[in-house]
Amino acid sequence: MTPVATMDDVTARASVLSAADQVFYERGVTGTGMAEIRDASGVSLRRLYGLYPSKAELVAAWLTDRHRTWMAWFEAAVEEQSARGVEPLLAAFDAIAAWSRTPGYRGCAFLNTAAEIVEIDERHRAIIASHKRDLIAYLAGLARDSEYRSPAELAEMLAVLIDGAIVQAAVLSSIEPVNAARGAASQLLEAAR
Amino acid sequence: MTPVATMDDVTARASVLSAADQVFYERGVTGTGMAEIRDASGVSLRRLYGLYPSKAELVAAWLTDRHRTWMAWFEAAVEEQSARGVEPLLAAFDAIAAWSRTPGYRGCAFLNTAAEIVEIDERHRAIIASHKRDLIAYLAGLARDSEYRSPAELAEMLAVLIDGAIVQAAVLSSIEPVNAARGAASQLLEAAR
DNA sequence: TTGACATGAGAACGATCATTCTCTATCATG
DNA sequence: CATGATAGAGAATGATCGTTCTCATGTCAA
Repeated sequence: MTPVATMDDVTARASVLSAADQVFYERGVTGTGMAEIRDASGVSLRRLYGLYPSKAELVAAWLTDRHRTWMAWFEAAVEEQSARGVEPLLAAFDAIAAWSRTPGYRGCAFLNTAAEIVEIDERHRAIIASHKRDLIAYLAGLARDSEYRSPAELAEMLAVLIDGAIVQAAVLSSIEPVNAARGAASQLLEAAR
Repeated sequence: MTPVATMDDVTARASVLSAADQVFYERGVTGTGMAEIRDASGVSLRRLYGLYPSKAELVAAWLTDRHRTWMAWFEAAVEEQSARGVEPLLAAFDAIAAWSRTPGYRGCAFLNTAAEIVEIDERHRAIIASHKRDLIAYLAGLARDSEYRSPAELAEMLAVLIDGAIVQAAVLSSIEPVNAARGAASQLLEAAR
């Protein structure tokens, strides 16, 4: 029943999502065809459509997956710096700074996708919005842990700074916006201590 | 030599740019075809390609034009509020707030275009980057006029807040990020006075 | 009027894309 | 071995898009 020489579905899905993450982020969702996903994943078009019945479904699966992996990376980066004594809410900006320096950096996959897809699956927009809300919630948790005043409002401000830094770093190909954001965050934290 | 019953080139170009501004912003650059520009402008495809030899040229002309009109709108909005006694650098956030409430708001056309166009005309990227730099320069001018400390650094911080507010307001369909950005800006201004 | 030319409407072309279909080879099981 | 289900490779389909071409129309200069 299950073929032996070929990947099982779980492996195939993982391979497709990993390929999608590279190619969707690098070239955009509308800029990459299903054939490129096939080439990058080694999963045939036929199987691809067996696993995900349409490109929109694949995009939704990718966004969901990327939300998980990005948040995990971000939280790990924050915790690593915190362990070295850096204020956690400032460590967030160090994580963004490091990310923005990586080759192939193209800003936030969620914001890029939102900008690209106009006649959107409502599902896509919902995933993107909840990604942003989850990020704000995580920051609010950090603010509460560090016992800042008005942690919810503080988290919203820092989230705006983070997204602004992410997009400006991409458009200007510069780290300056991240540095500026970190400086601003530092002042806001001091005032809220 | 020049036909009478049809628009002259100047009028045709203005009509095309106005149509492009509506449709490119609303549906994205890659999401709108030249036929839609023709329908919205009343300029035939043939003439369209006579005026702009390719879609990429038209996009570049649109970005250049939008830079002019957006900056003019922004500066006028800031000055109007300033005339009523609002701190100019805070009035900037009021302008963004009002904009984000308009129907059809889709965030920053330049950031959206940068996210969309991956294999970009270097020209497009240059126009987008210079738009952001001009915005920062304008803010720095305001900061200098109001005699804040470190006006250049302050302007960079405020620009990050503005872009963060613009994109989050679009993705979350909410004014909250703009309010948060304005609150953060207010604190930064107070500290730099 | 005549001829040269620019124009608009829209067909045509060549490319790309999402999606489906065909054909053939493979493999587990009877 | 025979059978039947499944998979991969890639062609086919139908749509859309940027760009060019055709052709009939209307305009200007002489």
